[in-house]
Amino acid sequence: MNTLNVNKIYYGDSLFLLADSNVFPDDSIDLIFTSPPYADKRITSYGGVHPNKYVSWFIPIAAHLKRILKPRGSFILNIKEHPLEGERQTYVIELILELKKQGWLWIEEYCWYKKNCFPGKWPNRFRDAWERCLHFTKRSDFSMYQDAVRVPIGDWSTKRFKSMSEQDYIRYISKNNKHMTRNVSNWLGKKTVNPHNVLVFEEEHFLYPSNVIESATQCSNRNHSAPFPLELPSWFMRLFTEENQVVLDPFLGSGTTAAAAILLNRKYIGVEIIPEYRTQIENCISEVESLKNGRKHYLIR
Amino acid sequence: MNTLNVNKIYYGDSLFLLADSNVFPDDSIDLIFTSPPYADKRITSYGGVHPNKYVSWFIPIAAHLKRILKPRGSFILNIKEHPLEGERQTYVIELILELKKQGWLWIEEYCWYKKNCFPGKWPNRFRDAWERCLHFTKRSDFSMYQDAVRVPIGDWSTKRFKSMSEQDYIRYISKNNKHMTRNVSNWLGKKTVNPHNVLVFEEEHFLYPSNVIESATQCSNRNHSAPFPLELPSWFMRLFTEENQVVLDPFLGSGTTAAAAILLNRKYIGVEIIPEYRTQIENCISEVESLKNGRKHYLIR
DNA sequence: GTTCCGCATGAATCGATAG
DNA sequence: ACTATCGATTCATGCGGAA
Repeated sequence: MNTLNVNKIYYGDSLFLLADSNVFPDDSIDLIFTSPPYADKRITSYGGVHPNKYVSWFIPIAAHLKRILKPRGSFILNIKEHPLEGERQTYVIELILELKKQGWLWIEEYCWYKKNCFPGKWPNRFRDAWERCLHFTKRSDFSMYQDAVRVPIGDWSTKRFKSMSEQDYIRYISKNNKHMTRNVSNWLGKKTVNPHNVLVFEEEHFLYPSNVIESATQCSNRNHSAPFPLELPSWFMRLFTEENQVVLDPFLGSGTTAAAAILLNRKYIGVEIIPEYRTQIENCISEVESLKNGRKHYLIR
Repeated sequence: MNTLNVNKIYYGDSLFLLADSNVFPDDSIDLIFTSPPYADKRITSYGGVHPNKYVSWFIPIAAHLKRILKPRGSFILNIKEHPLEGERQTYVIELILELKKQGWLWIEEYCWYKKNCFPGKWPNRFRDAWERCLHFTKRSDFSMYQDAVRVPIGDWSTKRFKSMSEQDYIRYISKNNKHMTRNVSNWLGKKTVNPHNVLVFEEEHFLYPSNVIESATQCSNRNHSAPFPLELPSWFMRLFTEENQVVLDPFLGSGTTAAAAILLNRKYIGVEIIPEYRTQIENCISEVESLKNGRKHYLIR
């Protein structure tokens, strides 16, 4: 029977693994979130793909993704083209056009604004502080759970104390920023507004208690070329899936997408081609799972 | 003689006006900053261009721009594609590819993060809170004056007001603007920050003293619909030009680019096709000029 | 002189309705 | 069927007036 095995990591090439309709049946995935390896002029031994071949490398994989994604599901592609010889490369915007030719709808381009981006100084450009989160779907009536990502009204930094009770304020100050044990439902119940398409994760401990965040960022930062914080996949999971639905990351890397799915009570499926990541992924998942099951924690939804 | 007339507005079609090499000599413009009319499904009578024809409409104009831009000059294109039938349109990314074919170098894509974007709620998308500022050049060794945008308000206060005491300055501002006292004291304590490629104009009164900015925003915001604030062209003018250099806006609109050039001691040239804007533009320019010439004021660079 | 509250409004988007 | 118009929805910000 074509049944989807969830909470499982496959080690191999997405191009071949996702082709197996016995393992990945049609219309079975609720959300695909991934941050694929960036194009790189250097040798392709470490998962890098040559810029000139990036589109032709990605499109056959995207065909599989389109097959296995549910009709109302979403595909989020987190990517940013690097500069090459002083210019921004064009493979990402070419990929958008090709994905549309493949039948995908290009719904939106979210901007992930990384306020504390990698430092650096060059004569012809500033630091790159944002990445694209491209949203593709199969149908225009895709599923979207907007209420799950509503944010407190107005400027968070200036107004949150106003909406907090006196007791919460005192408790917050006394904690000295290191432990946000205050229950998030305190401010969640206050007036909230819809977000917009620029994602800024001001507070590192926005969604999760500090112990979860610390071990998750630790396991996602080590030895990985393109780490992203837990908040990024979490935000899209809350927006495009409900609990117990299935999230796929065909380029899992160090396992951040799986960790986010666990913490949000979603099912995960990951594919990773580089075998050296295996230990990292397994450590990350077991650590997050034990944290989730063993200790008191606060989660939104 | 092929001499460039500066501080002049031309009323007509950029496609034809910019073709005249007697009026616009080769290699004569230091910076082109513009926010062209967005593609619109509606009738093209009011400056709108059909999405399907946007690229073919823009490219011939861009050829003129490439001719008249100085070799080390920059071309900043502020644009954002609207949704159409639930999808983001692709004419902007197609335009990037075509401009590269025309010989432009696509150096960077700056993200202008508009915190106060237009409200709204829809089942398939959130509010659009960012626009693209695409940076094109003719050569990879273009001019860039990074120090001009790296100098924050802290240096501003010490350099420009060393003869004035802090209290004198606060008193001066307070005399002209009853709401500004608190903000000014906040600026004086600010540290320097390194710029990156996401533009956020948090402080409305960052560049100009309160009297200038108030009238300028009046000119560009109150009476007409302001496509962008003064800060946006100002930022790129400081980054890519020096004083007395020439800035061209081939789609001037209500005149914001010209106003910014005046306030920053740059020369402006504007082209606007819609004659109804003439009065607005002339009022805006004369108002800003009289403010600059008639009163004591303080400007960065 | 300062803070707070109320109100107007702006490069918007979707879906329904009318022609 | 296709196009044009209209109503409902939504929020950060600046401004004026009042306490």
